[in-house]
Amino acid sequence: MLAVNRWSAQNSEGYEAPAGLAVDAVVLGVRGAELVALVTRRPEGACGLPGGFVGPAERPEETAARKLEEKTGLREVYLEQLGTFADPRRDPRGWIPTVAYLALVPVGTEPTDPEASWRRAQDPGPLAFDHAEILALARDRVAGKLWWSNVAVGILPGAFALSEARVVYEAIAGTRYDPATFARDLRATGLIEPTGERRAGGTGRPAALYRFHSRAPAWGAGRRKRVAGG
Amino acid sequence: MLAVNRWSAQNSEGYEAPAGLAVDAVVLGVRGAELVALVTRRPEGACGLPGGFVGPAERPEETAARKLEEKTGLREVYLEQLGTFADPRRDPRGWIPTVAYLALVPVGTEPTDPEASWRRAQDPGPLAFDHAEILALARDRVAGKLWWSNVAVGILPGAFALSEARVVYEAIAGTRYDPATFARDLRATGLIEPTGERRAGGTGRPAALYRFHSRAPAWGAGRRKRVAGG
DNA sequence: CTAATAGTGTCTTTTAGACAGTATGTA
DNA sequence: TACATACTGTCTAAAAGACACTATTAG
Repeated sequence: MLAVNRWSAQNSEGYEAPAGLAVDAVVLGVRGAELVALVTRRPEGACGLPGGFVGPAERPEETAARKLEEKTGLREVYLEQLGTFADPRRDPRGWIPTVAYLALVPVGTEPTDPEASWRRAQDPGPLAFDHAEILALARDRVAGKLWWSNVAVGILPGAFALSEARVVYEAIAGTRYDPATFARDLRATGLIEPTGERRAGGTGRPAALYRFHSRAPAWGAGRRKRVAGG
Repeated sequence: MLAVNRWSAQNSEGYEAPAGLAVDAVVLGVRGAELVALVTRRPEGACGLPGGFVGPAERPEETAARKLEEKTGLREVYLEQLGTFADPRRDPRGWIPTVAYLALVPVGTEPTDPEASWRRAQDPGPLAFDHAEILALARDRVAGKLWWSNVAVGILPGAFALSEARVVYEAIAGTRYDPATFARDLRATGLIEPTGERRAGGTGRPAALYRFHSRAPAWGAGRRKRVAGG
């Protein structure tokens, strides 16, 4: 490890302050039948999560959305805070807390930035800093709420066949579902509704198309244990 | 609202930096049959969550633990990060992101700081800044993992009767459980084990005592949907 | 004995997993 | 026609809610 000149900062009251506030985003998508994460080559040469510094008048989710548009060209992606990593020793440049975000992008998204590429979310290879830990947190988070919320909205297009949804759910959960049971259970969440249309082309019987009732974050019907009001 | 001199900070690269990094803790306990949160009187006079500034060589969870010891005298409390609130306008003093924590303290804990007191976690009255929002997040978080993890470790003593556990679970979930079903389901999580002892004193048949198999954070048996490796 | 709390057993409903069999398209 | 994918129906097992009944203490 090289010796580094650490950045520092002082506030107007005379106390030491963080040298900056960063964001990092775990951008997840599905390619084929696999959950993939976006990684980008960093100035030092190592690979890491896309991220950057938060401006003084910016909310960190705005920073995350801005960086995401630079890497993928997408606006309006699903974005959710994962947590903050603020060990003063996590970044050799100085005291730089980072707010980590989970972002979900639609099937078929390709990076616009040539330095960015997809990696398998399991087994992404070596990543800079604590980024492997952040990625693991993102995987757990999205799998954990998969059947309880409409998170999959972030990855599925506006109208989708149940078989397409199944591929996405299988990739996120890392398992296989029986098609019939999957359809029954996804409908039972109350989160989706039929569009009335059918998918054209392809072999076999055309599939009925569905959409999420709401594209805004929402919770499904399932509750394992009774809770007040629920 | 008074005009305030906003604090500012600049880093050694010449860019504006956060004026400080704060932590706030939602300290939850159970008093009687009710979930309660610790609030403290702030310098301005309003009530808010206990919190403070993170030092330059400190991890924010250390700051949270330090503040908690000041308010309650407790070390070794359950502590979990909730998330970060970093809107640059959230604090009138300046650009001060805050990392929010959830802390759980044992039944019977009383504040040692005379400025601190318990409030009902539902309906805590007016709170400073965005603290009501942070408290709501904490309630959802602890209720959400109640039956999936051993979070209740943070509130229950080392050895407890199932009826004591039930009161705590009911307070957190905000509902009532059938005693028999509760006992069956809590045992089924695989998280607790009998100590072999029975509770002395009190009226009625003495209750067998249980402990959590591990006091470290752990997940229970329940999984609504099959997931790889699970 | 009664009152009070602890604990057991069992019935019913709901949910999830598995899978046989039918429907509807293309080549 | 064969073949591929979409969809329906049903059986089984596990989990959750409800509740009757038994057990053990204090007075």
